[in-house]
Amino acid sequence: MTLADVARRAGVSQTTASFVLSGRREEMRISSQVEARILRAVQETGYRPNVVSRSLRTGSTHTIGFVSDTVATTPFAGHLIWGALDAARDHDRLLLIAETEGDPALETQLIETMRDRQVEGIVLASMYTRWANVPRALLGGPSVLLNVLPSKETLVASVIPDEAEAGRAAARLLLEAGHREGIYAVGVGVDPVRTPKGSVAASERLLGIEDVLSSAGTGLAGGVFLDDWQPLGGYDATKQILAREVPARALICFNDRVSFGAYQALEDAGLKIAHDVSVVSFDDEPVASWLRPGLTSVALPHYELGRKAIEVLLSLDGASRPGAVHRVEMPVRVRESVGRVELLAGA
Amino acid sequence: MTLADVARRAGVSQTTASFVLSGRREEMRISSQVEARILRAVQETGYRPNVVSRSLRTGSTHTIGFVSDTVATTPFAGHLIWGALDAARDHDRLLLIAETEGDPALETQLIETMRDRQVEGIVLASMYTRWANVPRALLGGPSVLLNVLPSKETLVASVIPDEAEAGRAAARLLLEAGHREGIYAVGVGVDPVRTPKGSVAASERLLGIEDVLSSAGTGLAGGVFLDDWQPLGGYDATKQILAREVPARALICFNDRVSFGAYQALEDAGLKIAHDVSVVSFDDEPVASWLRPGLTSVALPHYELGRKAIEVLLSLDGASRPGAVHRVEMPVRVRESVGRVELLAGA
DNA sequence: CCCATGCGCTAAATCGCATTAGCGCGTTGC
DNA sequence: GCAACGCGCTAATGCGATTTAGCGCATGGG
Repeated sequence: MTLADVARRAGVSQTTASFVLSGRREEMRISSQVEARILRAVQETGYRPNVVSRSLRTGSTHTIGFVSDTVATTPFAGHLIWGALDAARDHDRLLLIAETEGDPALETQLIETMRDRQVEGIVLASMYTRWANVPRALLGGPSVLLNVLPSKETLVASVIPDEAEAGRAAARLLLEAGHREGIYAVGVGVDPVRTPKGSVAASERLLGIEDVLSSAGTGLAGGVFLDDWQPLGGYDATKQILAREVPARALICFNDRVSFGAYQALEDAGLKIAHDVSVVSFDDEPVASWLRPGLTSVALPHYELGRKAIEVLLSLDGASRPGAVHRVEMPVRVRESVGRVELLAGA
Repeated sequence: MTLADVARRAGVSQTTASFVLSGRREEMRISSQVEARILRAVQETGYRPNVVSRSLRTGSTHTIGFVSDTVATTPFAGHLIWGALDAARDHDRLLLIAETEGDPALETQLIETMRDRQVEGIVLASMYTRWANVPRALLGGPSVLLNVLPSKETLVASVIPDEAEAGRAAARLLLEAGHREGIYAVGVGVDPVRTPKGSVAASERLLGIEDVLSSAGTGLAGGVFLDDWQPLGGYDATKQILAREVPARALICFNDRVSFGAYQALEDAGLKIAHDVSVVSFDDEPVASWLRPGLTSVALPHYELGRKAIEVLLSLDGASRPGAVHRVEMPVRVRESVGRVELLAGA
């Protein structure tokens, strides 16, 4: 069933049918009788337009390429896709998705494949925030980096979570609860600073934390570097911290998995979370709400990041300055893992 | 840059250029000199074929539609997409993805939109296994159901996890450890049977469990129905079970979140997991490996399910019987939450 | 010497739609 | 009464590739 079939059945030219179906009837002064005939023909034939053909003619596919390193590793990174999907639908676009598995050659190939398919633009996404060079292939057309911070100056815009502000928020939570001493970082080293390689989250969060703490005339009592932020590491690190000279009164765990391990270590040590030691965390994975007491965590705004990337991409023709870095706010999810110091045991 | 440009530059016809670039040189007896000229022209111009145009002509887009209810809720359901993406790439296809958010009208609309884009086929996926009617729109072309079991007879093939066998596996784990009495289900009611509405997992797992237990001359001591399988529910349910007459020696938790709550309840009661009470679970979410002792869980094979769906879709022209239900094995991940009965306290 | 054959390549049609240019007819103006 | 104009619609072209049909030339056979 093609437009020609419909036109023939309605006894009009293809042109007329096209005008009617694309809503240009009035503009083209097609009579309502003719319109009715065409619409009836559409009904009867069950005609559906061939979008491939339309795309070839108009030069617009209404499709956006979404190339990510991996959808698999971080569970709720799927929300990145979710947000992108939603924003795309709001603008009547569909997403063509592919995964590079971290392979640069594959990345280039996939970007080119997508351009060959005449996508309107490409979102190059990482599932965790990291620094990276902008692949040359990306420069061949409109594109946006998602969760990727370009290592060098570039014209490609990027969308990332506001990690520094998140760090400040976490530190403020502790200050407001009266914490001043015995605040430890779990996941990054302090003095000398040591953060997992390539992790924007680690260094920016730490910067934000120290910014706020030093403004309040205090600072971190210490920290334990972890290469990989998993529960076991959090457990071991917390054990270490509990053996330090300055007694731990608050832990800033650099993600929820680390917090999970920290909870186990604190429980093993017979310490009551929030009562003896406060814990703040980052990411707000589901497990944060499962723990008892509920873990206060600064959330990664995956959904919003995904949305934003699409919106920046689609408005590249003006609003957004080329090369702009858009930072998306990380909301604080307050639960019960931070206790007020005056109420703390031994205060 | 079009094929015409390349041809002009090489001093040949578009036809010849097309033959060379599509690897039909020998067949069409194009001389190697001409081939060289064309290849050089391609190099010099940086020509890339316009896939939209090619699709219009050949009628094949090399694109598969992936329509899911939601990528968001279950974290590792992203692995469904991962598997599908991988399988698609193996067959040189790209995936067009969209999400219905459970809205049937949107579902129909998205399926039609994808057909309009001439996708080769559509995978209709649910992020958790459920029964559903096959939407009429899906019948308009090749399609496969993923994680969806058709309520009525249909010609559409489906791919789902083998939940009944998973239930059998879970029960066997307990039997092999010597468990016979005090085996409780956490998540579904027993006597009378009561399972969350629409959940294939619940009823098939239970069927498998009872099958194996009754073959061994025993059965479930009881069960607690939960509408939603979350940690809090698991916690409450386990408390209830611990108050029952027959002492609990083993819990079959219907997913890992429920297990998480069960762990908390068992710890609260001063019971040692594996030593006093064994726990087996389903899904194998990441948290299963974070818990201590590690939670033995029968895994949802998300990646494999995604792969299989694409493979079934692409071989619909023969291999797979129409309407076939493909059940994918759920692998057992043995950790430390099941203890041998002779070693159990009080045995 | 002429026809048949094969070689190496090209002209032109086609896919389904959007769009520009313009056609035929009736009405109006002077 | 004829030009000018507006109305309602259509013919024809192009998007960029693939593919069918066939062209002109050289060669070989009889």
